[in-house]
Amino acid sequence: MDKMRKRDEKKLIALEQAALDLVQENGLSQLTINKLAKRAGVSVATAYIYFENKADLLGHLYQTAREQLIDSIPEPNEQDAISLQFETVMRAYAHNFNEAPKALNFMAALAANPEYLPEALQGNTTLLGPAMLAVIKRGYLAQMLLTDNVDLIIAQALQPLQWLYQVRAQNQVVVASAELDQLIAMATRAIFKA
Amino acid sequence: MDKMRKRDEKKLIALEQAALDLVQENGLSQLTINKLAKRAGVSVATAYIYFENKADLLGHLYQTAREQLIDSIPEPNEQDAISLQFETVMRAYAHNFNEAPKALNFMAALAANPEYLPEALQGNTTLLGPAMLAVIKRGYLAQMLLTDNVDLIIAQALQPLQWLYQVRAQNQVVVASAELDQLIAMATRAIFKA
Amino acid sequence: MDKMRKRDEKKLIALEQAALDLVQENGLSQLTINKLAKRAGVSVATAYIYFENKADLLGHLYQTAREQLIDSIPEPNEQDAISLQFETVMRAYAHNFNEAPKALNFMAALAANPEYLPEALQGNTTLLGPAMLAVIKRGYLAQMLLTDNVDLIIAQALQPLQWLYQVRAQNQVVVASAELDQLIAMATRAIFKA
Amino acid sequence: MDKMRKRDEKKLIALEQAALDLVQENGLSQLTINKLAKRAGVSVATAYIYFENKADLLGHLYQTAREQLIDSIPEPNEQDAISLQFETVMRAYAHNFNEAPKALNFMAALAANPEYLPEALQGNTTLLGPAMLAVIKRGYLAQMLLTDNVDLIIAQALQPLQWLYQVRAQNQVVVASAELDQLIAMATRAIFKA
DNA sequence: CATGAATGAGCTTTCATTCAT
DNA sequence: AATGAATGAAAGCTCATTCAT
Repeated sequence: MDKMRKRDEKKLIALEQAALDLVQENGLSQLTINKLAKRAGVSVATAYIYFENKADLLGHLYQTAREQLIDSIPEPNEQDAISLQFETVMRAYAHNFNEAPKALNFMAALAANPEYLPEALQGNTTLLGPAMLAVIKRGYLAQMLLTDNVDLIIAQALQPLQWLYQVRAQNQVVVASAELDQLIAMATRAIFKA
Repeated sequence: MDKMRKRDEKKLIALEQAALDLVQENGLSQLTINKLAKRAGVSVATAYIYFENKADLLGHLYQTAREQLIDSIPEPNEQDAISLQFETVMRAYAHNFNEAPKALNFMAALAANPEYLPEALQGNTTLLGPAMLAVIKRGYLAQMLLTDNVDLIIAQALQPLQWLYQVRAQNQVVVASAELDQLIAMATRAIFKA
Repeated sequence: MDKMRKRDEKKLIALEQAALDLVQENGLSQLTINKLAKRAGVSVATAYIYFENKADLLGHLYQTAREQLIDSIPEPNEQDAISLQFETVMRAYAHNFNEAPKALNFMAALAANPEYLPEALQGNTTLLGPAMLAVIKRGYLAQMLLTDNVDLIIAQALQPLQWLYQVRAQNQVVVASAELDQLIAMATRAIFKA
Repeated sequence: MDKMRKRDEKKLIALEQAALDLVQENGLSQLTINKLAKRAGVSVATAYIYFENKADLLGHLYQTAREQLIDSIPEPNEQDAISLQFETVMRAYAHNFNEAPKALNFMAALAANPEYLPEALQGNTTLLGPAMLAVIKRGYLAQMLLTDNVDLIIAQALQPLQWLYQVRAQNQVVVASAELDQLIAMATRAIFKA
């Protein structure tokens, strides 16, 4: 039993890694099950043991990437000042985006082409995760936010961050530490009251 | 000669419209030359008279969309205050995004999947156009900007705007006038010195 | 225009002939689009210009076979005695079955596996055609039939005929003229009053 | 040993039942080893312990169905009148067809697609079993039959019976007792001298 | 210039069968 | 004996592109 499970894990991880690599290299539209299987070192039919179809496969990988990048971020310490909490979460996003640029690219590609995903997931493409949501709620309750419109907060905080990291990864340029500082400062000015 | 040109124009416009419609309806990945030609009411072979291949076709349509949405924006009046100029250009972007949501969607889809475009265009997917570039230059010279890092300015001004309009178009919800006001206010706080 | 239509016809006929041959040789379950196209000398994709999918293709060929074997039979002369009319139609069936054994085999194979056919056709697998139907009606009105149950008449007249011709074709044995005479005599005894 | 045999029997019966069900539900062409094993609650590999390959498996199930429907019929009492013996056997067929419509359907499907069966069985698809064969022999010796051509007798007696029961099972309509009486009467008229 | 027909290459998916345990 | 995982081969189907007219 254990051995079987181990094999599962290996194949799954191989498929996952191959998918991230291929999308990074050639774009989502070039990701086919054949290429994926070949790259992962498994047979095409094997992929269909683990996943129902291509959409299901992409959906799972998408969820994994999303979890790694977003859902894994812990809620910040409630004792800290709200703006510090915001900064902490922003830095956590940035850290994740920086560590896993392929996952970031993969997630972004699927968010821009939701028709690849199973219908159940097509509406679930926001960058907002539980940690940032908590911060926003706290900021709202403390009346420190300029707006209660969550879309606008995402637009001025998470979207810029994601866009910057993705553009830079595409061009293989790093985001300098000072740039991140500045982006967070700008986002903070944008969404918090003076 | 005139007749021919007119025919050209008609077919081109038909192809363009069909492409925008189909991408809106089914996503970029579902856009095939056969479907495109059928929808446009021309033969597949005709498309290959006007364009070398699919990438070339998409490239041209992409340029057209980009022009309509971005390059058409006039440079603002140099006499106005810089922040007013910024607001003016932001409102022009917003106006265009609002008027041509399909073009916006088309442009964004291609920006997220540059592998569809001819190589020559693959680096040219920024939202920055001449009008906004002029404003940034002026603001920089007047030392009114918090940063001289253009990427950060795009990240905090144009990206949020585009994202908001695109998300709303996808969900068929309009961007309220007050929302636009607020987004511009937030972007202004983000990039201009206090 | 004419030339195009001619090409159509040629390809269609080639596909049709190839389908009959392949089913005859290897059975319906071995009939694949690839083999069919190869045998017909066209590309796979070409088959999909003429037909929507495999079921549609089989449906059309099935209809063609059915027409050739059944629907083409003329209604017999109303002046003749009913039993003579019956014999005439039975002989017409027999003649067709004899002339087009591949079509007979093809039709029978599909009737036994209606899941291959488009849903619209799945209920339409009877041997009864307009000619025999007319005879049955006339016999009924003249009160010469032992039963008004059409199923029973088919069971005792057309099914035996078809079965005999098909079994013989499979074993490459001809139906002797005397056998046909006898079968018709037996069927006549079965369905007509003494 | 006994345990094993019992397990064998259980698995075999499960496979058999699953095959009948699946063919009934989706047609023979949709019957795959994977689906069969899943439905029977055994592993695919297990099926290959009991049977050499798919044809062998189908062959065995076919034989079982055939036995249940045909070979199990006892020879009728030689003291009875021949036509009564004939009727008795016909009623036995009818009874079996009625009791086991799935087996009937399964047998008919394979008879129409012998390419699924092992070559050794491909010629063995007649409805004629020992009981009816005995009756025919006796009728022949007693010179009561219109013909000594066995094919014609099958064509006018067993084929109609099978066809009627199968069509009715497909349409989920029962064969009324009066219908059966009439069919036997017609078949009797067809094959016996007046 | 314009076209519908045609196609090689490649797609997603499934199959009968075997392997490792 | 029994199994779930694995797979090469092949299925149905579609695509970007070209050809004949």
